[in-house]
Amino acid sequence: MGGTVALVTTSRNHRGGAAFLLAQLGAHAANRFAERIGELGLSPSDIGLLRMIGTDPGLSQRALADHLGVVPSRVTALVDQLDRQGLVERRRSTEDRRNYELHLTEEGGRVLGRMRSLGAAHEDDICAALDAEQRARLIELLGLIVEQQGLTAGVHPGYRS
Amino acid sequence: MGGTVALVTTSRNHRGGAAFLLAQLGAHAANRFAERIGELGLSPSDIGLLRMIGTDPGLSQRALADHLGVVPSRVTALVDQLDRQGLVERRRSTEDRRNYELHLTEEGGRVLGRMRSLGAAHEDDICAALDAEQRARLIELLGLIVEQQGLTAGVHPGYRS
DNA sequence: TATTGTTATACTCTATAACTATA
DNA sequence: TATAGTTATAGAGTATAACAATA
Repeated sequence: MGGTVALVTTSRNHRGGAAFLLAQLGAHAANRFAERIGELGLSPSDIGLLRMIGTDPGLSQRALADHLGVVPSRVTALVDQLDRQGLVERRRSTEDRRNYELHLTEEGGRVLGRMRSLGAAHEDDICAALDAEQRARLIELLGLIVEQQGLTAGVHPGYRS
Repeated sequence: MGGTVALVTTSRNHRGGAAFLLAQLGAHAANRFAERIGELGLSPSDIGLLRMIGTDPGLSQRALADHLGVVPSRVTALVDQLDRQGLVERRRSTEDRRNYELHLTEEGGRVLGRMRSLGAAHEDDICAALDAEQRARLIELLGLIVEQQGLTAGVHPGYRS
């Protein structure tokens, strides 16, 4: 559980511009969600794996590494962990015995479901200040930026360059 | 320069809700800014220190640690670095010789100025998809969330819990 | 030879605790 | 005894490179 040195805005605005607010709120949202899923015994790194395996069962560790932009050795360690927790299962492929086919266990499926519930609660928590119209407007504006900045829809690079 | 495992949204929305978009864009904005200031020889951790010392010259390392929510030993290391770079100067306090008074050097002031210019360019980059009215609207909505979530104006906790 | 996955290693970041000096 | 700051140490997270099995 590390802390990180805080950043501070310029002196001109008392709250900073949009870029600063995005960084501040993005960190806050990510930290709060990490807390929530921590209660499920999961770390932020596990989220992407679990979701991708749930969405695309049978995919290989290599495919996972490529999709997530992570090095294969890292996937080994993360899958090891989820395997030990009984959430993910490695099945040696019969077609090409070099690679595994990754599947959620029953328990893994349940945990993924709980993770999604937590995600919905999290969304409500973060947006508590906004009414439905404001929420939609915010999502619209953020979507414009995501698109223009060329970010992959639905994937984010984590919190290091 | 690490990477971090990506997260992925739920399958319901192709882009995720506001909380996910905030985390995604926040990480993106922070990473892009880190790249920019990297060209100045600074790391993200240096930003807050430099800004605070520029805003409140003469403050102690202890005060800095408190404001930024960081442990004193960490401030020692960070100030060491900025000191070696010739950006910050430690002056032993004459009133209480246990503590230092931190000041920017001339070069430190220049670097802080350049950092602010980069911040403005960064703001324009991140908001390139939006016109002036949309930008204002976004800042307004984000401000509402910041306030309701009880975040300190102008400070963010970095990217670890 | 090329590819999947693993292991061994090293590096970065950060916190904790013990320590020095000043008060 | 209490406080400012430093040093030494340890742990988490992640990348790189060498390696084994399979193709």
